Amino acid sequence: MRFSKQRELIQDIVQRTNSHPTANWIFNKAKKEISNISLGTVYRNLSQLNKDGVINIFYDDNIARYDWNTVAHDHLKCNKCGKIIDIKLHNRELKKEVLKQYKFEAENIEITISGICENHMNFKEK
Amino acid sequence: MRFSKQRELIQDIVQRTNSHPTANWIFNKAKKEISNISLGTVYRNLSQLNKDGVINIFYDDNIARYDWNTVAHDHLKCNKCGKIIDIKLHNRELKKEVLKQYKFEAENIEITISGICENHMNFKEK
DNA sequence: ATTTAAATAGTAATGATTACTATTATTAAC
DNA sequence: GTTAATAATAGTAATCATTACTATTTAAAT
Ligand SMILES: [Mn+2]
Ligand SMILES: [Mn+2]
Ligand SMILES: [Zn+2]
Ligand SMILES: [Zn+2]
Repeated sequence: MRFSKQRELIQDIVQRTNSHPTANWIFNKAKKEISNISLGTVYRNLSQLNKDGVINIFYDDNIARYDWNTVAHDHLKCNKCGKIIDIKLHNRELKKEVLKQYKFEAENIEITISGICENHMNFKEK
Repeated sequence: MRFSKQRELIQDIVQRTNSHPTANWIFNKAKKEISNISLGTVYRNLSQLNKDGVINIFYDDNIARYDWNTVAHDHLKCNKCGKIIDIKLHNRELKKEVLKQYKFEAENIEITISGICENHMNFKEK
């Protein structure tokens, strides 16, 4: 894989945010640096970076989101503001459990918890 | 909401399978009974049945799947044959944990574990 | 500097889902 | 049973995210 300034920029943009951005968000950011960058280029490089293990992809409802954090982790999704927060749950036991109970060889565990984040709590609850 | 034979059929189709079908799969099944049923009708009724709590929707990668099982549960997804299996994990503690650790009021927990189902294991592993 | 092919920009195509609209069918009132 | 009101439908068009295509550009090896 040879160098391209487009791919470098796209990787930078993903790695500089915690917002779990969509392809379109990344595209708009990228246009500020390379005004004629193509959306196809963004998608192609995001897939490529994912294949190379540089970034992660997951799906929020029916749209793809990109994550610089390649270490296994889980997500909290706020139903009010849409924010997606990284969390680490202790699910070391889960793989063993599903192997034992369901004879299923787990490779990837994806946990998304939706609800209401602390920004929307009133004083009483705080 | 008034009666329609289309909605009744759609609900029946979802409730008679464990396959977590897509809208298109349901549409094709429905056409065998009502040959001129419209795909829009299928989508509209699936949304409606979901709003009324009769069925559940979740997203497998970027496409919607419908589930007769409205009780909270989790899924195993086989990367070889695509089968999606219902499981029940004991995550009663999770809501408390995220409230305590992250001040996040959990409403819905979605766990999908991908890997290899028992159909693909060889004799040694069995 | 020349050559080779990977990567790109721009655009077209696809697939899932939603929106629109004239027509049909359910249901309640008479 | 007939009528009236309007929810639901079929058929079609539009939208949105993503992928495919292709002529041109560009990285980088010789
Ligand atoms: Mn994350
Ligand atoms: Mn299920
Ligand atoms: Zn929030
Ligand atoms: Zn399988």
